[in-house]
Amino acid sequence: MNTQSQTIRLAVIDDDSGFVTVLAKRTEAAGWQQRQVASAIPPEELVAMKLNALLVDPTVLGEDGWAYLERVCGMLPDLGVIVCTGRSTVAQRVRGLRLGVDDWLTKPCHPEEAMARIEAVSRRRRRGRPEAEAGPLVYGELEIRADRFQAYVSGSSLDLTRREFELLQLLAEAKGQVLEREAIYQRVWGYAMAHGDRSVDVFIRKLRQKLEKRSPGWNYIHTHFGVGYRFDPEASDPESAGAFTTSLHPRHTPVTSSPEPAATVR
Amino acid sequence: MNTQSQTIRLAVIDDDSGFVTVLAKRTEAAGWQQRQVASAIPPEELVAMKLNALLVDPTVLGEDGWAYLERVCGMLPDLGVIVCTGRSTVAQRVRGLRLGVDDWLTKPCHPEEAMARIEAVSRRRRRGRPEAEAGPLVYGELEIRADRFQAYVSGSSLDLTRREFELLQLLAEAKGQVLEREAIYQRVWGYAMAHGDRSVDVFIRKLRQKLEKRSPGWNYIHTHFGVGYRFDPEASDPESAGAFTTSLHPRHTPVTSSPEPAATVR
DNA sequence: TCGAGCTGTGAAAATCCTGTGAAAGCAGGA
DNA sequence: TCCTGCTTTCACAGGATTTTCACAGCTCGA
Repeated sequence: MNTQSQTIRLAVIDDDSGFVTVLAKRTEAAGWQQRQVASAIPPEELVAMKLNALLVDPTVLGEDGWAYLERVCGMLPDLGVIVCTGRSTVAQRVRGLRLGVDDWLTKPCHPEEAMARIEAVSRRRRRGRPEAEAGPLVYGELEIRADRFQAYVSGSSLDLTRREFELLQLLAEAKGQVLEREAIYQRVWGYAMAHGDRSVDVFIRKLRQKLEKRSPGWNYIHTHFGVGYRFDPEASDPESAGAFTTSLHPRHTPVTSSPEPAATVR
Repeated sequence: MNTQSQTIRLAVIDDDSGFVTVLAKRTEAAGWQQRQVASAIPPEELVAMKLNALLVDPTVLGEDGWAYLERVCGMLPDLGVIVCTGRSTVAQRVRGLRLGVDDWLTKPCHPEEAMARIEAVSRRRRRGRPEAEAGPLVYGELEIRADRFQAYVSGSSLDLTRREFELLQLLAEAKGQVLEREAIYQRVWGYAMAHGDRSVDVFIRKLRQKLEKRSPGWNYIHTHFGVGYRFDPEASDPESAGAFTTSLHPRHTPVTSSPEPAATVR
């Protein structure tokens, strides 16, 4: 639902280093991914970047600026293209917009406004094509399909409910990171966790049960005592792994400070 | 690039009669349908107009301008909203754009540029809509004919009403994907679904009834509890019991036309 | 080793969601 | 104007899901 706050992948084609730097600072603060690219980068490379938006000053494009813009807009209909340049005539702006450019702003231009316009354009683009979701994510034997709100192991569904799925998806997207309960609750339930609420634990159990049932021999969700949970697929094969992935830790050297601070990983 | 030239339905909320008149002349020449509306028109009426774009000068909205814009943008996510007004601060523009406004231009403004920007904003929805669809779409025993706004099973019509047809078509085009109610409503009804609205469910039932009547032995629409619906034709015959379509549900009484309450697939 | 504090678990209770039938509201045609 | 077919709204029942609870098992620092 939240059309905003999504992280935006932006490429900038501009040689106005002052503007670019200021903008980069702000976009970074906002959690966007910004990349500065040279002038004549072929559209194919833009495709590979999986961008949401492209900010371009056509003066650095030289003679073939119009042709380049047209090619980019034609090849990447899902890309938001924003021109940001100095003085221009109405005719130029109209030509650009008719070519496929989504917005045209004039320098000097406040970086905050540039960002707001980039957001607006990306928002619109996204709405136009709600499908085209990313492909299924695969972790170990597990396959998470966002387009079906479901996870599968070798083709068979885990029968996750909506909450279970969202929790799993959240954990998996943060693969390797420990997520605190409060953070998990906040993002899956959408509001702050009440003190003493055990919902997260309960759903973790349900997930583990369903994962174990369909994918035994793998550990996906690890508990970090006093902290939260971490998703990381591990084959927990008794024979192949031998000693140290088994649940009962043989020893954890309580004498010296163990390298792992307070993380009894299960 | 001729995605344009499509006629655009535009509403204008502005009392600058000079600008409005000039714009009207040009849009008419371009074959658009333009309508001048009074200030405080409720969003519901905008819905009924089936607009592509709305051009508004917030100074005629008075105090509640921001709230009005927010409401309109929230209710009609597919509507292109362009603000066109006199002097404004960066902060105002940013606020508007973040609220959901798609473009913000400053008067005095050349009508040609205004039109180009309106086109740019409306461009989104008409991509990949080659009305002359390739041929009828066939799913299982079902045949969907976009050219007739109707679906058939072995030649006989399902007698779908317009809404029923649009719903079925939407689901079928997204075959395999789960669509959330809000998304369905948004795309079939054209505006945001009110909280608690059950229209989608009711129409799903009607579709299921008509599908069952003409094509018994097939399940087309699957419910995803807490999420929405998914279209996927499945022969629901006892023998064809595929491995992964029917999860672990024992498939109660496959005898005859057991009024099977629409298999709740998660 | 002990105990306070956390986490895992099973099940009951509370809540939410969907299917459904029917009535009410609407729009267009006779 | 009335009729007719379509759409929206309503209320209820039966399930499915989520939340809550009490207790058992673990972890970690003292």
